[in-house]
Amino acid sequence: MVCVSSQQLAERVSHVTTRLARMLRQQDEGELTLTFRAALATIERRGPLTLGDLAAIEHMAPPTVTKVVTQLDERGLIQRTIDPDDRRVTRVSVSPAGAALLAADRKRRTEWLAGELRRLSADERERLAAAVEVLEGLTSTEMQRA
Amino acid sequence: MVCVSSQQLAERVSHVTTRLARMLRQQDEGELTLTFRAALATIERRGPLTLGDLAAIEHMAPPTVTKVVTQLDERGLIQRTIDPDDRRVTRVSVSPAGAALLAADRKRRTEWLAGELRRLSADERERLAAAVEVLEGLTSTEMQRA
DNA sequence: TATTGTTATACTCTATAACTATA
DNA sequence: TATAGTTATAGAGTATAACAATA
Repeated sequence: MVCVSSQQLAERVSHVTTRLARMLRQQDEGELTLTFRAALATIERRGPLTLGDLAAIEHMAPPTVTKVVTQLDERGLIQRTIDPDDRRVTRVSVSPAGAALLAADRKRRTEWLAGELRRLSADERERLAAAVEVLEGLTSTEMQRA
Repeated sequence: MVCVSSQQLAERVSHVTTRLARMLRQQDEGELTLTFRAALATIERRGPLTLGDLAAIEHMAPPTVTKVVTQLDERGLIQRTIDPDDRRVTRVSVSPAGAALLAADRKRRTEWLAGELRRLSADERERLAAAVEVLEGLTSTEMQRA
């Protein structure tokens, strides 16, 4: 195995991430954009979450979270509740409609990428899966595991 | 090793890519944004390129390429030449200033991610490097190799 | 008529600064 | 005064549609 410089690896990760994100947005045929889907998936998996929690997990600025959550709410995909003990705090969780959409969208959404992945060898897929775990760790926060 | 479904893997790749791209843009301290840096790096590595070539390699729509190239040119980072045999065609290559900026920017730019990667084990870095190659293949086009 | 690239336009994603409501 | 979230605003990134220039 080649000796991997963190510097060079970082550049390649950065470049391929930029390009892949662009391609994923282009291919996007689902009901939800990448950003909304990521937020909703996190709310489903980790909810109920305060908006601050969601901001920390997804590494979004608070106003971005406000916007995303407002739109998800308008579409009936989440439920919002105000904490009775601290009325500044809002918690969100996925609604039945949101869970249904997420499930339905799952197929359509990743159709292109899943198709590409199917053309890889099993070995390549495993390498990718191993690396995805590394990246997931990198994009995690302490808060997230709490 | 776990059996990896392409469907599930695609979802995880998609989510982590979205989030990582957001984080990279936030951390971005360099002179060039992610998009400009990716385009300039490709021009350096593969140039001279026609704008159509660049569009194909980076999976950008033609108007996006026009905008990026115009700005890179205004900053003196690339050279543009019109093909004398077919005056519709423009070719771009990196200028000395562009190459210099790319080299200088390289450090600053990926500082955050490189730092994170340094905290990984050598094994994790190698897994990541292996996967980056897979992803690079996925985001390549036939044209690119020609 | 087909191809290369550009212009006009608009939408998504995202942030920073200033604010409101609550504690 | 400090914190959770919102509003106002702006900029980056990107695409589609219509166009111009050249072949």
